[in-house]
Amino acid sequence: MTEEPTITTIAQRAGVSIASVSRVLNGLPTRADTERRVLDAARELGYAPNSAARSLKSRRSNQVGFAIADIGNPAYLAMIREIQPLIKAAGYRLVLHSTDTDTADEIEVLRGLGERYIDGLIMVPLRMTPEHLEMFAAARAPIVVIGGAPDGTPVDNVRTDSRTGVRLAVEHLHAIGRRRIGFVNGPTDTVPGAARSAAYAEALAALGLPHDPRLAEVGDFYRADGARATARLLRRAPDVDALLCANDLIAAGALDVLRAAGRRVPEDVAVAGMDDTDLATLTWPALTSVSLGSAERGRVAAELLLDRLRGGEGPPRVVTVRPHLVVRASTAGEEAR
Amino acid sequence: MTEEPTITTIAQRAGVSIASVSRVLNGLPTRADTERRVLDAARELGYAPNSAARSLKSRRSNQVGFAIADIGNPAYLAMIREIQPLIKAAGYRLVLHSTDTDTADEIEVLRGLGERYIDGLIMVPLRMTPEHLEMFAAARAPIVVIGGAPDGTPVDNVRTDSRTGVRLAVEHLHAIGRRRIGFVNGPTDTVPGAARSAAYAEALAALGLPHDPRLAEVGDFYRADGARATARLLRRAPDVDALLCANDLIAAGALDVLRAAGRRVPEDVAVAGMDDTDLATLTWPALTSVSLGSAERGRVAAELLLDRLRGGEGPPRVVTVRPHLVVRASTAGEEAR
DNA sequence: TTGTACGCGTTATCAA
DNA sequence: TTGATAACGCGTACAA
Repeated sequence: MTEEPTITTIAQRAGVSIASVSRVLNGLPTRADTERRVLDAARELGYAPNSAARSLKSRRSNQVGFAIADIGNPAYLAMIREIQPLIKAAGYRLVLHSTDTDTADEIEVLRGLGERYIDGLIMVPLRMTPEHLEMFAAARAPIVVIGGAPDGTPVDNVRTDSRTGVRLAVEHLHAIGRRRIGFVNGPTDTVPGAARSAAYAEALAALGLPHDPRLAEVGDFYRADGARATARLLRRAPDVDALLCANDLIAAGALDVLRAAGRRVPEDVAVAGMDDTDLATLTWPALTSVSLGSAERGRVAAELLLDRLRGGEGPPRVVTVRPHLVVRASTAGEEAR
Repeated sequence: MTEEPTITTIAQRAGVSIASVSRVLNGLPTRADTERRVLDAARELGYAPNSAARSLKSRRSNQVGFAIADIGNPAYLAMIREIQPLIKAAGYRLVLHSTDTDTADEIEVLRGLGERYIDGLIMVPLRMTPEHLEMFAAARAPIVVIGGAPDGTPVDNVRTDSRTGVRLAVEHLHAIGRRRIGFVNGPTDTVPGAARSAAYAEALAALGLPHDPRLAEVGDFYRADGARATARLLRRAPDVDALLCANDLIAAGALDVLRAAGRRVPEDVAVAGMDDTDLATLTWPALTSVSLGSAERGRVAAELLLDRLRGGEGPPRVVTVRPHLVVRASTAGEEAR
């Protein structure tokens, strides 16, 4: 009981060979008598197959990795909630990598693929460096990237159309009569930050609104940063009458600052977030937010990866999830509750 | 490049034995010339050590498990945020198990310890069955349980004093003049549910308040359940003037219902939650909440486990984290903002 | 139907 | 300093 039982232990106890033990445990045809004795011995010893030995032999780890910058971000959380059960139902364990917005860390995870401790990887890279692309090309296990990857990247890719997402929000703010529409973004050297920044400028232009640089601020993707960036923006452009925030956390920070500054939401300043996370229905007023289909992207990513793990062949696939705007009180007044 | 490089591949390429390769890669003293050739070959081949083979030999997986009922619960999330970096810094990977409030699933995770794919486990059991205790006793790897475990349970245990926590909240509500203090709990057959239920009754008694069964409701630990339970409670006891909720999610649901019912918070009904999660500062009014030190419990659990993994001996340890009340606007009016 | 023996990729022991 | 070789625990040809 104190020593870890192996098939050898069982074989001795049952008086058979290890081959018979292995056969019984793997459900291969065996004489009923032998089977009984093996199963009894296994149960009595509390046997569990050693996963390292099994992996070494089978060349499969039965593990899947999920790499994100920060577990605290509710958008990633929505993904995990979809991914975890799918992965588990398929017989895999989930190894969670939090890379701390650190590109080197992400590369490290990719390098880890070579150690074969995971059979596949879902990754949400914050930045996309040449090194990423190299590692993708050299990877010896299937990878699914969530987020915009350059065309031709040799991995399955689940993206959203954040350009359309931003446009939907800006058009909505314009439609409710706002003309001084500010934008509080995350770092513009990140994949989502860059995309949203460009989309904002484009949307303004399409509506014939001037692109006033005072209306655009950059912070990090967190609440406190959003608050600070909003405060700066308010100082520089006091006449702002609407704020689009690059995610819901930033929007929460914006609400904090606006409230402290005595600006009413949405009457004085309408506020919209992005990602449509759980946060959006917790704030007051509830937050209008662009859904980028986080949950769906997670689900699709898991499905794509599982397909590859089942042997699915073919060229890299790109799935684009359509964004949609969820209007709530922060841009629509009481009646929208 | 297409075949997975092993030390054998390297040995051939460098013209040395696999023993030398292993020595070089493990930093054992080697002649400079040999070392160079091995390292060059390894780099050129893109070698990465096979973790299964390594685990088989070393009897260590370099992985740690974290098992919780639901990743969506922000209290667990606070734990992961502490655990992940500590585990990672110590050279371990984190395997995430979401057990879906399913006891059988939890047992399955414990059984998995025998497969040796994790070197240790941190678990937050929702219920504590005899089977749990059996598995704990038989476990061949260190386990840390977060949450109340019976005395004598042969695992390290990080608990909180939810009895004191509930008392702090009830006393606070009493101190601000409330006398009809309701309680919206989670399932009473769970560890936290049972503890909080008993503590609530006890706290009322200590204050000389009658225990009116109409004031206690039970739902599940989620927002929608909290809302439904609160609605039932309001119907049965319309004169309730304060609500203690067993966690912040439930409290968020309570706020939803109270607002819809036209009850002002805190003027008509004061509301307090438990766990003091991120939610508490997002709601309006901001939520008074009993901090049960989720982050700290996660941190301590990780430290205890890592100590065991480093060979730390000794009897099971019990660490109790002190709760404290964080007063916000939902029980204190505007001035508390 | 069962047992022997080999290999998966590493580490570690023992001679040379 | 180096090389041959034996484990680690399991699955599976192949032979009996």
